[in-house]
Amino acid sequence: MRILQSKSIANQVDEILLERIRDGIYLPGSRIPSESELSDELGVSRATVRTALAKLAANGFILRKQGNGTYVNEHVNETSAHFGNLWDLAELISGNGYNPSIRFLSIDRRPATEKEALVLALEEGEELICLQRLFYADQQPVILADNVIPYSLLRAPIENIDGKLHIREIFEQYFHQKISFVLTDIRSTLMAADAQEFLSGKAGRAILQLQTIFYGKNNMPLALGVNVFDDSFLHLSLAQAWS
Amino acid sequence: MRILQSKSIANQVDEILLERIRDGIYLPGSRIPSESELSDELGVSRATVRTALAKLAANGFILRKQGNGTYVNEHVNETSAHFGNLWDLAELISGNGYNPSIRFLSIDRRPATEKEALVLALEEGEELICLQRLFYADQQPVILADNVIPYSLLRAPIENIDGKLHIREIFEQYFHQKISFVLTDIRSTLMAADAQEFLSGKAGRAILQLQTIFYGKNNMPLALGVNVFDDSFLHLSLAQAWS
DNA sequence: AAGTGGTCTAGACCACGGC
DNA sequence: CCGTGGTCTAGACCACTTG
Repeated sequence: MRILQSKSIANQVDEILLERIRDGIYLPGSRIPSESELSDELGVSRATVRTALAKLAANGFILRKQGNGTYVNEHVNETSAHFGNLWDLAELISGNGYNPSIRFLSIDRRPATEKEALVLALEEGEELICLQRLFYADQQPVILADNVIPYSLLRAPIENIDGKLHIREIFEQYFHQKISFVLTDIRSTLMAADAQEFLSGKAGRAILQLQTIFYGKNNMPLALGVNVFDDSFLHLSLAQAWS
Repeated sequence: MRILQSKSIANQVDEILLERIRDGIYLPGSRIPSESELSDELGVSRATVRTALAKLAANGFILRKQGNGTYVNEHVNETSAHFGNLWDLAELISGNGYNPSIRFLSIDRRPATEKEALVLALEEGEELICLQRLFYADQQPVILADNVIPYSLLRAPIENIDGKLHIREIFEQYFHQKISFVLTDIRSTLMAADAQEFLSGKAGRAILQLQTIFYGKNNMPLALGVNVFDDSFLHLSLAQAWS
């Protein structure tokens, strides 16, 4: 086992175990080594192993049975999203078994609407940056992603922005802001004409919409995100351990 | 502080802190006592306090800042659902600010369709119990909840089933089964005629559908659940700490 | 009875933020 | 510099399942 100092030991254990599950070293439905065996093998304390196992269990990869053992969940491959990652669209796509890629559609500036100003704690009419991107699953366009960010937060020339980056990187590189938490509203809507332009599918069809508010340190709202996709193609499924 | 032996100390600490947030002892946006102070005050180890704080942070109630302190999330009241609880419809309703109640609509028996048999690992045509319930927010019907369970699992007279119980209790009391994990698919659909009969609203409107598969020990599928609701009335919003 | 996961403790050191 | 949260350890005891 190779210990890097960049990541926590618990996260490394987590990755090692996940790799073993993906590689079939630990087969679906089978029992994996006990906590003590793992802590011996990997040379870390049992508490550290437990931290990693807790994360795997929370995301449904493993099932823990007191007095019996820890088992690989047979239904790992039926989940597409994981807790703490609902906003990660690339992971949602790969969780559905496709290869994700991003196309940068456009970047614009316009005044905030009343509603946007309210949520972002701005004056109505303050300038916003509008970032529109399209996520692909293999070669198929599947998610239309819109983000609006107050122009006043920008810390770099607007032309520099690389629209293919993860939203986290965009905030760090061009806005010098760290996102501390997000609030996501899951909505059901009808496919609108503008979305239909990019996403193959009939207008009027029911689709999923993830409305996200990003907050920085000190609770300041940083940005809004609206992601729409056809859930008959891209499933949003979550595994949850029954506490 | 009153320590009961029925619940873990960490869970009790969790509840105490949550109560203080709800009661306004810890105000939104304000800093709460440090881990050491809490462990001193409550007479438990710092590790135990951390377990409780981690759960609160995962559900967005608090924000933790290294080198600074722990703060009550100002946006606590804007979330309606919590991780590990997506299936708890009563909590979803109360999270939206309403008083939840359940009306037992019907219980029936019918053969399984091909698709149901596949997911539940049954022979096609095996008998299912169909449980239909309606969840109210205050006096308004908001969620239509359908559950199907293999009849062969029933361990008590079908007439005894109390349709107002939590699905967890129903499984334990009448089927002698413990649910170990659930797989939830979040879908967008159009309001169908049968749902419209119970839920006020226009047919053809886009609504949310939670499709749940319940699994017991040893990975056996126990039941299917389909819950539909109008997300313009009942919001499904989740807070997530940005790890 | 033996082995598993579940809980808790006491103590240590580190990384970060503010003074 | 100090206090905060973040990480890790070693060891203990409990609750549960299985043989």
